[in-house]
Amino acid sequence: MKKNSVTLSDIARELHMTAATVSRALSDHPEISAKTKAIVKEAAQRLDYKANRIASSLRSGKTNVIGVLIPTAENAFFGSVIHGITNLASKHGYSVLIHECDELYELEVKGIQTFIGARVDGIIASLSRNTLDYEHFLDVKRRNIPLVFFDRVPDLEIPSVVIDGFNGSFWATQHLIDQGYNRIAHISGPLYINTFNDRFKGYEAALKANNISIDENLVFNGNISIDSGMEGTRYLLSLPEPPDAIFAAEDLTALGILKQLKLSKIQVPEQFGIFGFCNDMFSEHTTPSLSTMDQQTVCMGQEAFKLLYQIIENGNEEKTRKIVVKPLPVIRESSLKKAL
Amino acid sequence: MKKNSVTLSDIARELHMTAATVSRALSDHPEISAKTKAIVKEAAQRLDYKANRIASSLRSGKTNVIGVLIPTAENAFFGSVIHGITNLASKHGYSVLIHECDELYELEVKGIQTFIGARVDGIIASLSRNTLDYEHFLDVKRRNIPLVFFDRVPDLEIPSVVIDGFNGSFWATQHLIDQGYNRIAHISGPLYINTFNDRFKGYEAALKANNISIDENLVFNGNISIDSGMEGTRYLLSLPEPPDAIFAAEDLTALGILKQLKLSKIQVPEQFGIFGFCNDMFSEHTTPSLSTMDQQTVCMGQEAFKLLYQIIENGNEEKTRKIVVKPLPVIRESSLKKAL
DNA sequence: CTGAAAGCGCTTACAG
DNA sequence: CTGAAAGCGCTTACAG
Repeated sequence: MKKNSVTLSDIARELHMTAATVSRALSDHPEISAKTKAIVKEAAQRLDYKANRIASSLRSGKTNVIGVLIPTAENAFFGSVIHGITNLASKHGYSVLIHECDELYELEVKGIQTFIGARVDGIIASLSRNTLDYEHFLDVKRRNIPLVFFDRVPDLEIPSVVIDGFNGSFWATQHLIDQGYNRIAHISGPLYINTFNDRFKGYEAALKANNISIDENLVFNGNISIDSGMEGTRYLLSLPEPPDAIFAAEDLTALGILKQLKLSKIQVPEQFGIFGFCNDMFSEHTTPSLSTMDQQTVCMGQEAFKLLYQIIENGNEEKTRKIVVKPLPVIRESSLKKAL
Repeated sequence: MKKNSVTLSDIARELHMTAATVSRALSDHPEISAKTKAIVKEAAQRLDYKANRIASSLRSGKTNVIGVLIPTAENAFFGSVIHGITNLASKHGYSVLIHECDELYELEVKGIQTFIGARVDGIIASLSRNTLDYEHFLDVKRRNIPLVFFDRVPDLEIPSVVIDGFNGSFWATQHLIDQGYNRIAHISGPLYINTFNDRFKGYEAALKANNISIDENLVFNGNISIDSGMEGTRYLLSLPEPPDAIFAAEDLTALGILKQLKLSKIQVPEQFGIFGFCNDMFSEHTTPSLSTMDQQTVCMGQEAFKLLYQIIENGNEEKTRKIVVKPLPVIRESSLKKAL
């Protein structure tokens, strides 16, 4: 195999000095003379030298790489979070190794092992849909690798960044009440996932705060899809006392609700209100457009990186820190029975 | 700094053998006895050993990491391509280092330098919007780092994976003609980007093939946005002889067209046809839904990885290979004047 | 079948 | 201000 990279020693040989000096000059070591630095830098440039970070990582014990574990990249949400992470990471001199789990527990474990093998300086992760065993993450902690969760977080003492689903859902439900809707239903996501559970709780709390008794029949357990929105709506409309508004756990569900209501010839928002959660790409463009809570995805990514960065730099002081990002109400047509 | 990883020598010491033997046993070297392998593997497991890939990369000259350079992650298209890439990469034992350029030339150059420093085994890249200088990519070639472009590719002799924009656009335009639309306009993207230029050419070719003379006034130069779709539509409607259908270079533009036509009280598809390109998330959910060409994004990612993999394994034989992925027509409501 | 030794390309404590 | 030397944790050609 032909050697195709210039090394420190190549430069040193060329300049009749040692690799140590070249290394110091290139990293602006204070004890190296300005003249030497200039000579070395000129030569490095001329020879097209690019430091081998593999070698420096091995020596220094620091890779300047973080691992980001996501359930799937085929989803604007995670793309947007990655955007938030990589941007900041890059500014702070970190590269991002990405691992997608396809929502599979097995691939999640594999990803963590890859990250450990790569000796990443830290990991940012969001749980796959069916992850119930956290042994792989405990392994990460045992190795003292800084770890931060975002969005879908386990019930462990590990720093994390989450959206305030409870208050966001409380707000959305209150908004539907304020708009004059009388019976407000909820189509949930899988309730064993913290994010969806929080939203369900926020919905319930808002009803309670308004002295509305909670009717279990008005809660349909969905699975984050247009279909479950449609199915849930059909179920809710079939009740003896059907609702006149639905707070959906996320926007695909909300879209399904809208589709079913159109099929059932029910006017939105005049006869029926819809409020979603996520602010997906399409929500703005449906007819009528969907009211929803924006998840501040880029912000979540940035906060996750900031938190990880602090832990990497300052050690373990932030062990149980939880950052809660406030969602932003985006009121569009689907919930506006009255004017604002 | 506390040492917190078990190494080969740790295992060797424990078992009274050498690191070389342990290394061979763990990698199933044929000359190692089954018994030794068993002992070593048991110890590795017990001590929770995870090979330091940084060290093995340095020694072997192979990192098993590929770099993926994308203009932005805040875009379902690139998320989906990443999905295609990472999935296959992971199956073949490669990790993915990702670098987002925010559509900025400077960050693109920085990303390439990072990849070179990280000694990635190969690079998959798509050009940022304003990249006109390719020196950083030529540098990659000079270092013999395998390189594959996808979607937005430069005019260089470098393997690439692209969508067949020409034939896709030809098909779409022909479809509008077949549906009985008489004057078909085009709102383009930036024409110096190959993908948008191809689509413009396909549109023209379809008109020619149908003996329709080309009217330059019917081509509006847009910039990939809802706004430019709306603006272009206003312009086209203001013509003495306005069109009755528009082929849009991509779906945001198509959405803008739809919005403007609604404002102008023009019925889609009865009075006016729209055909887009990309099959964005929202296109299915507008009213009426948008006909468009699906870009087969996951497929593109997979093909890009396959091509890169071949080059990594087999050397440079594929230097100028170009893979053309066929887009898939998705006919929805916005172009259906007649039935199908 | 296993060991001893060298080396990948850096960084850095120790000298001078 | 610069050099000589050791070592990060692996892999592998060479011996035996």
